[in-house]
Amino acid sequence: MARPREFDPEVAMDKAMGLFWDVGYEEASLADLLSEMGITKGSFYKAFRDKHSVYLSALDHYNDKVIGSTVAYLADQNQGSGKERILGLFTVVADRAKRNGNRLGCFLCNALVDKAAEGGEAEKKLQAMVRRLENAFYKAVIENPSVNETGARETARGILSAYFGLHVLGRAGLSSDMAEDCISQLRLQLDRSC
Amino acid sequence: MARPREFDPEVAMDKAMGLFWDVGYEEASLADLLSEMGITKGSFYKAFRDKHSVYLSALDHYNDKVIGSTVAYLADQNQGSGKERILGLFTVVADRAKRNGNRLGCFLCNALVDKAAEGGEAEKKLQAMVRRLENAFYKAVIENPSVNETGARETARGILSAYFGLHVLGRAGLSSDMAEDCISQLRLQLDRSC
DNA sequence: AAGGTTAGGAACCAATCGGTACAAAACACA
DNA sequence: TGTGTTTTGTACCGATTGGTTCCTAACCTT
Repeated sequence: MARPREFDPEVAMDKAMGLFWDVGYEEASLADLLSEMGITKGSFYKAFRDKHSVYLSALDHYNDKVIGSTVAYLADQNQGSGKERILGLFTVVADRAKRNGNRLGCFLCNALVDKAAEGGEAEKKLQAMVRRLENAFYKAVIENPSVNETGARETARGILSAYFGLHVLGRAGLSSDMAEDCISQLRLQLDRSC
Repeated sequence: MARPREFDPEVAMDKAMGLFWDVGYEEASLADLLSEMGITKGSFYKAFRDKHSVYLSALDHYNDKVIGSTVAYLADQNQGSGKERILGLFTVVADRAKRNGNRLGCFLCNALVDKAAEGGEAEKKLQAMVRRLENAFYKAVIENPSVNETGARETARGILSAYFGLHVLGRAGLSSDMAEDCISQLRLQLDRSC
């Protein structure tokens, strides 16, 4: 029995995530957020606590949507062997980076580098996401019965660092040159260890 | 025939670089810069044009000092084979990250992710630094007569992405767990391809 | 010692920052 | 059709942003 809100908080959060992803925490001013989310200040502070809490929610949002579907893809046995899925993921990342000069990179990777996280709740969220990715790689690697646990852990972490590295290069605008070679190297590495 | 300046521009620039490295461009306020550099506003604007030009100079400073010594190390044949030098560099990076929770990461990597660069002069500087690193890895790889040019280029780029990835993990505070495994994986990769 | 020249420091600037207060508007329910 | 409740938009807030002005302090040269 009151006025209904005129915007969908879910899509607003999606827009907020997009902006934080693109420009980081500090560089996303409140005015930018508002125009991106398509709402005004009043609605913003009615619906959310403050800028920082929206940032935290955006991290959760990213974890749900993007990391979630990434992990699901890595776990999907219909997509070929564990090795093939890992390489497939990297190919998708590389293609996305090459397409019309996409410079977004990976929100997780960008946020790890962004200083806005350090020490607080955001840092815990980020580390949890990294662990989640690590475990997804681990499970894909250990599907191969010829690798043991510690070898798979090592491999998963090697893949993780290559994954972030590829995203940094994408962010730098160098993916079109380098991505293919990075993937070729990853393939060699996986042929060796899984 | 005038009053001499009371600070050393070189060390002031070093301090400025340290702050930009630590917190990025936007998050380094002018007040922070001044207190870090140990000078006041008047001296700052007498000696430098503005904040952004100091950022550009800090990138050059990093290129001269840090990238320079890194490249020199990779080229120093007194430090063992090319492969050994590459692994040595990674070990140094990992040790530095583990030492008392160092979360600086790599200024180049941080700045690539930072949006402050895009489109302008900073971006060109950053890409040039990436190329410089890539070539340093390339030269270290191709020392081994059993690898050909395209293979060495591939390998160098794979190493580059692993290098940035390791720095991202260091920045995330996860180096102590993961760095060793990343290096083990890199060793496997280098055993295979150089 | 005097004059010329530059560095240093504080006062000040408009613009923007994130955030609050409050009145008008839009709905649900009676 | 009121009435109560929530959203929305705007005006406003103090604090901080990067940057300028300008006076004084300090030094070199003669």
